Amino acid sequence: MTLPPAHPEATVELHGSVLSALGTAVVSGALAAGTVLTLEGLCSEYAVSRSVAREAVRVLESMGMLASRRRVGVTVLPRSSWNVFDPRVIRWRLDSTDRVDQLLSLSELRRGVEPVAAALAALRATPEQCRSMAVAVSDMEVHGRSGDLGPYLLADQAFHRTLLEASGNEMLASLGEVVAEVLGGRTHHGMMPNRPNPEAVALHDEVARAVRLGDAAGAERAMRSIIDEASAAMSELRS
Amino acid sequence: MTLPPAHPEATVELHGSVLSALGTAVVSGALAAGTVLTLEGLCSEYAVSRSVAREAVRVLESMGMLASRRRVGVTVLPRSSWNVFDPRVIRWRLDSTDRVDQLLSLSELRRGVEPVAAALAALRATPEQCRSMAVAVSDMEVHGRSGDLGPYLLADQAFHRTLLEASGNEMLASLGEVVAEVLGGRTHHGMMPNRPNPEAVALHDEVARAVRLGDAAGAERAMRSIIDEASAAMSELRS
DNA sequence: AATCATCAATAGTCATACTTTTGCAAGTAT
DNA sequence: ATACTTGCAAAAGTATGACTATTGATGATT
Repeated sequence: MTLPPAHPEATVELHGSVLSALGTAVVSGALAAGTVLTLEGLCSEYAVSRSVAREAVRVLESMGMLASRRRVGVTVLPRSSWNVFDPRVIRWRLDSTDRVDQLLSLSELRRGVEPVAAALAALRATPEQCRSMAVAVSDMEVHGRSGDLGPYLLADQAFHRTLLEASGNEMLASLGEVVAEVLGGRTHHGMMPNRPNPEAVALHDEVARAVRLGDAAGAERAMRSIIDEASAAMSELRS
Repeated sequence: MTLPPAHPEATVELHGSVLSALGTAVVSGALAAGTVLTLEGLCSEYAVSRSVAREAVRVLESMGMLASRRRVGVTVLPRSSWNVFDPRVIRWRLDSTDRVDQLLSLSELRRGVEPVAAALAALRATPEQCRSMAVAVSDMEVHGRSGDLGPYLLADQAFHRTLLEASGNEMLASLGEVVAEVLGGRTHHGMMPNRPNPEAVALHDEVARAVRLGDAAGAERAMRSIIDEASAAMSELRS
């Protein structure tokens, strides 16, 4: 019975903890861009050996968050050079004071990505995927009516994840997790109406149907409406 | 006079060369998913010390290409777990037999991302950015008319990069490089007409104008036309 | 004032020893 | 025969120290 860890991040390895500590510090701004560290400093700060510190720095370097130069040390890089699509960077930003900015960026991205994914899904979705989406819509409807935001969220996430996967484009598919986090962030930070809009559910159903029927243009249009509805709902809540 | 290296990848550090060798091997399929390596094996294969091998493995692991487990070794992961937005992964794939697939994925992504970026740019572009785009359009027109594909490409890339940057969304902006590679790949692999379509240039101009005027919907529409024109031109060439 | 040589700080690399986890196999009991 | 321990050994993880190479800065020389 060997299950992989549920959260790959919940690592017990030293390396991983230094990595996330450092990464979090950079993302949060606790280590401002331009700050210069030394490997030795990191060793003593985190009480680890050079090997561990070096590996963490290497990984952060590969994410564009640090740069290591001889005779200088380890420099913290500005946000403009981060790999902003790296799932870890996204998670760290969502967990930091940067959360609102990150959610905004992601929402704008979604507006572009999801309609295209819907159109592609209409051409490529497997019967299995169509079924998953139908189930998700049904669940959204039931839990939306009863106002169970938790289960509603799960169904919503499943819907979008499946749709992105059904696009048959691995890059779009890989945004499934991220979109799920956006949806989660929205409900967990009071940016959702207490009772989901039935209109939204209907639109999800429309997307699912269009995908089933192979109607790319229709799927794309309906998905665009979903996102417009979502931003409208959010700005309405704010007022 | 200290210039940073032109290509950060043209690294002289041992670490980097092992990294790119291994990464290339995985992307190309020379190391199939499921293959199990050992650190010691890597050390002798690349004639480097464990530190260097470990750091390379760590980075690849952070890109979802390898997984390291005690008592097992280093396992090559399937494409589905790669960080497909990592610039290095994209470059490696573009340099491998995977090139066509990668270009296709990216084109589909563009279709989603660029129209949204255009709409946002209409709301946020600085005068400076508007000017850059105007210059790019002018250059495209001149070099398009004379059939100089090289300079035309450069102007085209500058246009799209500027537009994505002008979206004011760091995630969209970070796709600038990638889009530029798509454009480059298109001309470098004979997927461009010998003489760029004047229609295409006109559409770029339309985007630039709409952005200047703050016409988000117009910019989005025109940008969508650009991409449709491009795919139409490509499929026409193929026939 | 500009150029050059020297120095020292710091990351990069290597080798080695030790620790920890964990798959596997042999053995044992049910 | 099956299931359950037990122990072993393989492999990564960590720590340390020594040595190399690069490079910014300092100070001397022109």
